[in-house]
Amino acid sequence: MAEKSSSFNFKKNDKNDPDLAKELESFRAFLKSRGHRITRERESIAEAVLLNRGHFDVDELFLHLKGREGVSKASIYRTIPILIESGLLAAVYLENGHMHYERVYGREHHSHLRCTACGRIFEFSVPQLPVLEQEIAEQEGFKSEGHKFEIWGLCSKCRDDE
Amino acid sequence: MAEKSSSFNFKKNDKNDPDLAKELESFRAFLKSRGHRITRERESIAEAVLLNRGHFDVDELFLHLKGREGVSKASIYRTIPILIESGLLAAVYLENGHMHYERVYGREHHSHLRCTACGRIFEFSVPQLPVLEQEIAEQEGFKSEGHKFEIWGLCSKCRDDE
DNA sequence: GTATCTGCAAACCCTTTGCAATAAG
DNA sequence: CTTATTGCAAAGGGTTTGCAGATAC
Repeated sequence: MAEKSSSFNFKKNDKNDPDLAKELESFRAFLKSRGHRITRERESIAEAVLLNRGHFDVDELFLHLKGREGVSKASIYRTIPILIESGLLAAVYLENGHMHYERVYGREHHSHLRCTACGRIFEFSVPQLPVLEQEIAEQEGFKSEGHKFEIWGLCSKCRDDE
Repeated sequence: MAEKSSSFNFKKNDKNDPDLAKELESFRAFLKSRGHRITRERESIAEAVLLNRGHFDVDELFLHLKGREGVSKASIYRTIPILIESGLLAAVYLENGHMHYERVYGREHHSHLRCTACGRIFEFSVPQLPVLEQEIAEQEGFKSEGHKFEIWGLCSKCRDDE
């Protein structure tokens, strides 16, 4: 419940990152391919998402973009589904009553540990999970599209504070 | 988005189930232990939850209880956290924008397969998951309290309909 | 009798949407 | 020019809350 604006963590001055440029370019291509227009707002949002590390919600994104050339929440809400379709963003439902998102890095998959006391999120990955996903899906006749694994409990810090 | 009232599935005339009586009794004990009062509303809600199979949301619970001696949504919302604390109920966040719940049966753990086309939920269990949960938590210094594993994709039926 | 609990309705919060103005192609 | 997109503000939908009356103990 603590940090509101600080939870939007940027890579430091990485605006010239060649990777960023490439990803933005492919986002533009995606927009075109869907018949969507390339607007300043969509680019701002995509850039913010691409430069972000960690999880964030709409409010944090909104506050982050607030500067001189802000973007309305309506536009953020309207752009998020596009970003998700484009594969740049994923919704991660972190049980706090509303949606949280995170950037998708390539195909690498990770899961979350959530501290029930302080709310912080930690990440980990288990290589077996995608395999397990496939196995179970197959067993049940599913064509699987994804999975989510989350663990909650007390983080090492909050554990001590008790 | 189909069945609204039908998704609340009861065990057939199981109101005399000795297990039910026992569980209700332990819920009453729980209420007392917390200094809460035993009210008709709380008993109705607990009974409905105990007799239910599968997942449901507040609206379904509300509609189910609607009969002669209904319970207001406010009371349902106020009782749910108590039921969760008592260990009878668990929140299962099934990505439909709002909360869904299910009864907790003993300590047995199961996970969900969700069809992204028809929305139906299937269950499965993987004995290794609780072990994995412990291992990962330990690695990260967590004292784990629970986990959730969910897979989504196309169920066998929707797969054919494509 | 007193404090808790209930139902109602209003308040809240996140998200979506209608609409007129703006900007992309 | 034409049509998609934007921002605003209002509407939505689930959940929470203040309050007066009802009820458990």
